[in-house]
Amino acid sequence: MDGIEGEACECTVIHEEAVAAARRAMPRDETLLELADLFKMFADSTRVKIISALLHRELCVCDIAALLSMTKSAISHQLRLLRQTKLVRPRRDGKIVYYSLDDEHVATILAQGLNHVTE
Amino acid sequence: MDGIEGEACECTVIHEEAVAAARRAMPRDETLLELADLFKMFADSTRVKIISALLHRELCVCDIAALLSMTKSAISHQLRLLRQTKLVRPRRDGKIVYYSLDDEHVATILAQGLNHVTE
DNA sequence: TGTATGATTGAACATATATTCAACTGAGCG
DNA sequence: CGCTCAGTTGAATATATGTTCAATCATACA
Repeated sequence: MDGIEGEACECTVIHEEAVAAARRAMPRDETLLELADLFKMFADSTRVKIISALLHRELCVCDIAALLSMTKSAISHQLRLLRQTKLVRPRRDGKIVYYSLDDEHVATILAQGLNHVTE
Repeated sequence: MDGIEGEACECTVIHEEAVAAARRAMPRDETLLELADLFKMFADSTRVKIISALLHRELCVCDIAALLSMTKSAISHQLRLLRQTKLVRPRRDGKIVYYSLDDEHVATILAQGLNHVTE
């Protein structure tokens, strides 16, 4: 009686039970959106390098730019995204802004990915 | 004497030691590229939903399409990406192709992300 | 106050990527 | 064979995203 909500698939669904079970087990849609947004921060090589560089110690924007051979502007744009997602945290000392990882989970997530890549 | 290779930053590098140390500690560039590519697979809501749906049991393309209210074509395109990255694995049974997670790390990475989002 | 420098920002541009649409493949079945 | 249906694929389109460039902000210092 129920049918599959939001019918956008013209095919005969083969396993309604499995689909219903999967739907029940899945996190809320909003949660999965946030999850994708989180992983987006790790999905760019520049940002991954920044995060990787900040694993051990804080660095200023100039340092990161020199390390990655990129302009301060490009780095700053990426740092803004990482800041907005609460992955890095700025600390101002005079003219210099130091960045460090804001969350212990960040290192964990990166490590899990590295573990998979270099398995 | 060394200087920062690939000078693209016009600023005076403040902490050469820190930069040098960070460079030594960082994984190879190629590894970080692969890492970003891996996270890219988790960085789209459709793919995250697919992975999330496959956590508990295998599903056919039709099932996933119905579950997400999307066309088979769109799902198939995403499954191709997930296949190429070795995150899901197809199993053909007659006309139907069932997909399941190909790697135990996939669930771990997703869980870590969820842990951070729903903290 | 005026200058210099680290850092940020907005707009523009180039590129990457997700979905749609139509054509096609492959397997089952009459 | 000829038909049907699950699934795939390529081209096209729309959108998202990363970097550049120029302008600006913020702080130190003469």
